[in-house]
Amino acid sequence: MRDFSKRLIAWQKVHGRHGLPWQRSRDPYRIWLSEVMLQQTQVGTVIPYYEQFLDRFPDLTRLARAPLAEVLRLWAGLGYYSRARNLHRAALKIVDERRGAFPRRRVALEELPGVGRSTAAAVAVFAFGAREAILDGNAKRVLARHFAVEGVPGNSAYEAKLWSLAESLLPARDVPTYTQGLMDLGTAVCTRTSPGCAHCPVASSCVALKRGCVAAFPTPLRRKPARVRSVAMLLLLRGSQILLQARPPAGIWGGLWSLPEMPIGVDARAHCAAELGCEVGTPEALAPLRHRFTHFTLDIRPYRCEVSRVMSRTEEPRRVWYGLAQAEAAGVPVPVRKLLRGLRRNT
DNA sequence: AAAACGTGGAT
DNA sequence: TATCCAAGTTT
Repeated sequence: MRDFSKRLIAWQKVHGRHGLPWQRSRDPYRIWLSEVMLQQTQVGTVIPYYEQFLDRFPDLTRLARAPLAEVLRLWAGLGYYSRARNLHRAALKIVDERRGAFPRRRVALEELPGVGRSTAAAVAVFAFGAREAILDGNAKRVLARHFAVEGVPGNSAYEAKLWSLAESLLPARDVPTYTQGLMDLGTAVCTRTSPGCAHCPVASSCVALKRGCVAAFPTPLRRKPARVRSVAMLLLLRGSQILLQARPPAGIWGGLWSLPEMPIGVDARAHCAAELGCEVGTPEALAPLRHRFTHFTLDIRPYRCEVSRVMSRTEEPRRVWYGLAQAEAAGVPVPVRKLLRGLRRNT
């Protein structure tokens, strides 16, 4: 099936994307950063984050030297924050254990936290010209259709079949162009809904198209109905300042600044006194906020409380009073940013 | 193997 | 508005 890669490479040269920010460089640091940001995230969403991140951390050393909180601040809003935590850990690892020498081989790249097989392959290909196969969502969809690979995403036999196909299709040369072509074809032509088979460079050999069942690939993922979790969030105001609470280092929004939380039904004044060391006036219930994650829905009940007295000086390094603008810029999850913005508009 | 992990684009 | 899921990895 040499024709597949040949036609894809020719198509990529003419119709593929060539001006993306991370395509201007072969700096492994920049390629790596882009690949991590692009995990489960669309190109258009990534670009502004990518530019700002590189402005702040132009190279590996600057990233490794920075405090994690600063890295998370630049990542805030992009989601999947373990990516930022792992990125920072990996930078430290490369600087400390390899004297700053970036791993070049796919298997060595896979040793970095947050770098799996596909990301390692992409970095090896784009930064070092290696001959390795990626298997991202685009590649999976293109290959599943073209070769009519039956199976359920996530099933290990199915994934193994696709990996094996991806390996076997690799051309002898022009691997970077081929790899980019696979992703660009998936993004622009072999799309999830209404694929443009009429403009596809490999349509003549596409098994699904021949069988008239392109839309059947890949099998849609069956998701369980999203659980709903409710939580109260406290907007404690002391003059123009608001109390932020750091999230635990792992789990949802791990390491980000957020608002103090409280189970639904608990008395806010009692909670503030007992847990936060603050005496507050009558709590004002604000409009609830529904935030949908992939795996659950968070029902947020915000309460605005004016602090009349700070009672205890409990040493709590994970809490801080910030001005509203400063708080928004500190690196908070999206729904918290919305609450802070709403508060700023009304004060 | 299955679930956790965010947010926004597309339809 | 509701649903699916995107340049996946980790546990």
